[in-house]
Amino acid sequence: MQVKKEEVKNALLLEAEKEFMQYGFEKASIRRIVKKAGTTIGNFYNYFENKEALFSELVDDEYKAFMYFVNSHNQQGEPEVLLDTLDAGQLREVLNQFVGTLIPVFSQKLFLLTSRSEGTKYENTKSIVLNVITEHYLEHIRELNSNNGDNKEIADVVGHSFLEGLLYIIEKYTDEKLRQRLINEHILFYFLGTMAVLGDSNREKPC
Amino acid sequence: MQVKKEEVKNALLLEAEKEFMQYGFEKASIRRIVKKAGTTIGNFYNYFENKEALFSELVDDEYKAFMYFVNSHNQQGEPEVLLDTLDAGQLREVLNQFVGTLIPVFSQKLFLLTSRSEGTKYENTKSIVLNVITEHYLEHIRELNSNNGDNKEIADVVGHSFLEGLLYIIEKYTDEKLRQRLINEHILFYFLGTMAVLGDSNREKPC
Amino acid sequence: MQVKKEEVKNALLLEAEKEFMQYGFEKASIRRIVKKAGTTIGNFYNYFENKEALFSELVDDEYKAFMYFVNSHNQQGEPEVLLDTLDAGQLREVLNQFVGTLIPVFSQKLFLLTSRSEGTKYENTKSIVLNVITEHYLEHIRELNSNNGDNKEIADVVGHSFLEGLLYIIEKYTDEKLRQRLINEHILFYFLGTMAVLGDSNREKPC
Amino acid sequence: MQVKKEEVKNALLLEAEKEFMQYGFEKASIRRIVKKAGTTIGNFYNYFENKEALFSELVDDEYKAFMYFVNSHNQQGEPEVLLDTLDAGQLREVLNQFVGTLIPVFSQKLFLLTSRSEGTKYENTKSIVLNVITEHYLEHIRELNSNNGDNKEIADVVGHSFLEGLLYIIEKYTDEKLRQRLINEHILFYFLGTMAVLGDSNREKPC
DNA sequence: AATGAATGAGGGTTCATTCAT
DNA sequence: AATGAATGAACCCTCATTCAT
Repeated sequence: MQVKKEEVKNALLLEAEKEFMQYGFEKASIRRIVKKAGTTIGNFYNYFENKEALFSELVDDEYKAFMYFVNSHNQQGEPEVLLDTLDAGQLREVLNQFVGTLIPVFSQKLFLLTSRSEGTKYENTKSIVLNVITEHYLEHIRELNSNNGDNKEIADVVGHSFLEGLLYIIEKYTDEKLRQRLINEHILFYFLGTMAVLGDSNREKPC
Repeated sequence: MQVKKEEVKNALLLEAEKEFMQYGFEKASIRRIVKKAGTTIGNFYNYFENKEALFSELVDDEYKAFMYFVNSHNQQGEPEVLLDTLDAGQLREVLNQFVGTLIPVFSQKLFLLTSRSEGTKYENTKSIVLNVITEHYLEHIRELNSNNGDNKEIADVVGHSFLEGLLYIIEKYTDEKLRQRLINEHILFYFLGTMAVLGDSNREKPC
Repeated sequence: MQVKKEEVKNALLLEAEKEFMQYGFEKASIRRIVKKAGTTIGNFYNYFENKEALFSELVDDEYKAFMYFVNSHNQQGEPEVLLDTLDAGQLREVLNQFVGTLIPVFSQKLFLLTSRSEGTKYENTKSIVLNVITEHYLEHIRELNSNNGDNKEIADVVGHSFLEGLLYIIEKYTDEKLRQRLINEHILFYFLGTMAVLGDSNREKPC
Repeated sequence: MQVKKEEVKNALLLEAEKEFMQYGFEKASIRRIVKKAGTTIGNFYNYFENKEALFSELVDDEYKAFMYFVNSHNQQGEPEVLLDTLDAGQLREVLNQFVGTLIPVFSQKLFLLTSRSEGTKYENTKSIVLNVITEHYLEHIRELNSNNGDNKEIADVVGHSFLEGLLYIIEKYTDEKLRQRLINEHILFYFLGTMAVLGDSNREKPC
C-alpha cells in the first residue's frame, strides 16, 4: 500500500501550494491538504516538521533568490537606455529583453511570499519589496525633479500600485508568454506614467 | 446597571471595524471584539444575529451607495474636460473638484468591502469593482485606439493596480486632505500613463 | 440544563487535583478531567485560561504562603529550647506545639507544588525547598561541629530524605491528627539522628 | 553499510537509559532515542519488541538480582555486630565493609526500576522495596521495643525517607567512592536515628 | 539489518453560536 | 439588556507501532 516517497511529498507540496494560494498561510488547513493529497495527518509529519516548514519548503529558494536579486539589482540598476527615449515602441523592445532576464524572479512563489505569508517568518517580504521599489522610484524622480519635498507618500502609493499589479499578473496569468507581455506593459505603463506626471515641467517639448 | 443600547452597539461596531480591518472577516474573533467593547459574548447576540450580520451592518450602506454610484456613474461619466488637455497642472485642478465629490465614496468602509470581506456575501465586491473599472478603461481606450483586439488582460491589470492603489490610500492615509491629494495624484497618474502608452500613435504632436 | 457556575468550577478543580496528584501536570489529561467533572472541553476554557492556569489556581496561594513562610522562617528560626535537651519525650512536646503552627503549610497542595509540577512555572519549588532545608541543616551542624569541610553532599542527602519523608506524609496521610503526629516523629527522628551522628565527638556524656 | 548488530543495540540501550532517566518511561520518546542513537524507528523494532521490552532489557536483570537479594537478605540479615555499639566511628567501619558488598545492588538501574518505571510492569517495585524495608525496620524495633502498637505508619515514613535518600544518592552521585561514603553515612544516620528515638526508654545509660 | 512511510488516537486549544438565567 | 455556561467541531501537532521495501 506504500507509495514512493517522492510521490507523496510532491502531492503534498502541490496541494499545499494550492491551499496556501487560496486561503493564505493561517487559514490553510493541514487536514484539507493531506486529504486532497491522499494521505493522513500523521504521515504529513513524516515529510514536514510543521506547517511553517511546509510553507518554507515552497518558498524559501525563491525568497533567497529574490533577496539576492534585490540586493544586486540595487547596485547594478536598469538599462540606461530607458532614459533616452519616451517612445513607447522603442521602450517596449528594450524592456522586453530586460524583463526576459527577470522572469524566473516573477514566479507564483513570489506571490505566496508577499501575499499569502501572513503568520510566517516571511510575512514582511511585501513591505521589504515595497520599500525597495519606493526607494528606487524616489531616486529616479529626484534625478528629474528638484522639489522632492512631499513626494514620499506618492512614491509609497505608486510603488504599492505597481507591486500589486505585478503580483496580480503573477497570480492570475500563468501562461509564460502572456505573463511576460503583461509585465512589460505594466512596467512601461509606470515608466511613461511617471514621465508624464513629472515631465511637463522638466522637459522641453523639442519639436 | 444597564447601559444605553446605542452605546453598546456603537462600541461593538467600533471595535468590530478595527478587528475586521486588522484581521479580515474570517480571522476576526468575536471574543476579542466583545472584550474590547466592554461587553459579553451573550450580549453581542442581542445586537447582531451573527458575525456576518455584524459585518453587514458595518458595510451594507456603503455597499448600496457604492453600487448606486457605480451604476449612475456608468451613465453619467466623468468630466469631458479631462479629454481636452494633457497638461498635468490643469488636470489636477479639474480632478480636484471631481474627486472632491467622490470623497464620501472612498471611505474606509470601501476597504472593508473589497479587501476584508472574504467569507461574507460581499466577498465578490472587489471583482465587481474591478470589472467596472476595467470596462470603463476599455471604453476609453477604444475611443482612442482602433486596434483593441487584445487589450482585455492589460485593462485587467491596469484596473487592478489602480484599484489596489486607491484602496491602499483609503486604508493607510486617514487624514482627509492628504488622502484627497493622493487620490488626485493617483488618478492623474493613471490618466496620463494611459495617454502616454496609447498616445504616441494617436495624437499629433501639435507643435 | 445549566448548573451553577461554582459547582462546575469546583468539580473541575476537584477532579483536576486528583488527576494532577495521580499523573503529574504533564501526563494529566484535560479530556479526562472534564469527563470526570461532567462537562466538556469547550466549557473548560470558560473557566480556565489553559492547563497551567488550572494548576496555578490549585497551588498558587499555597505557593505564596509557603514562600512567605520560608522567608520569614529563615529570620525567625525554630524554638531555642530544642537545643537544650536530647530527651525524646521532652522534644516531642516542644515539637508538637511548633509543628502545630505549621500544619497549614504542610497541605496536599505543597505536594502538588513540589512533586507534581514538572512542566509548570512551579517546577523548581522542590529544589528551592531543598536548598532552604540544606542550608538550614548546614548552619546547625556548623554550630556543633568545627570540621565541616565535606558535609555538603551529606547535607544534600539528609535534606532530600527529610523532605521526601515530609512530602510522603502529606501525600498519603490525610487524617489531620495522624499527619501531625507523623510529622512530629519525622522531625524528631532527623533531629536526634543528626545529634547522634555528630554528637559522639562533640558532647560530653555527662553521667 | 551495515553496522554490527551489537553496536546498534548498545547505542539504543545507552540512549534509552538516559532518556528514561530524564523523562521516565511514559514521557520518554522512542523517536528521540533512535535519533540520539543514530538509527531509525523502523530499525528499533528489529531490536526490541516495543517500548516496554526496551525498558525491560535495561532493568530486568537488576530486578531479578534485587529480588533475589531481598529474599536472601531477609533470611540472612545484617551484621550482628551492628547491635553491639552505638559509637559512630566503629559503626562506620563495619558498615563500610557491609555496604561494599551491596554496591552492585545500588546501581542506577535500581533508580530506573523504582522511580522511572511508571507505566511498566515494574511500576510496583518501589512499593515492594518499601514494604521490605518497612518490615525489616519493624522487626528491629520490635526487638528493642515492646509497645509496637502504632508504629506501622512511622515505619512506613522512615522506610520511605530512607529509600528516597538512597535512590537520590544513586541518581545524583555517580562517583563510586563518594557514593559509597554517602550510602554509609545514610545508613548510619538511620541506624543512629532509630536508636536515638527508641533508645531513651530501652537502654541504660551505662556510665 | 535497515529504512521510513503509514496509521489513527490522543494531546492542548480556539471558535461561533445557543440558551438558561 | 445582560451574563457567561455549554456545546462540538476544528485547529496544529506528537505518539507508539506496523509493515512494505
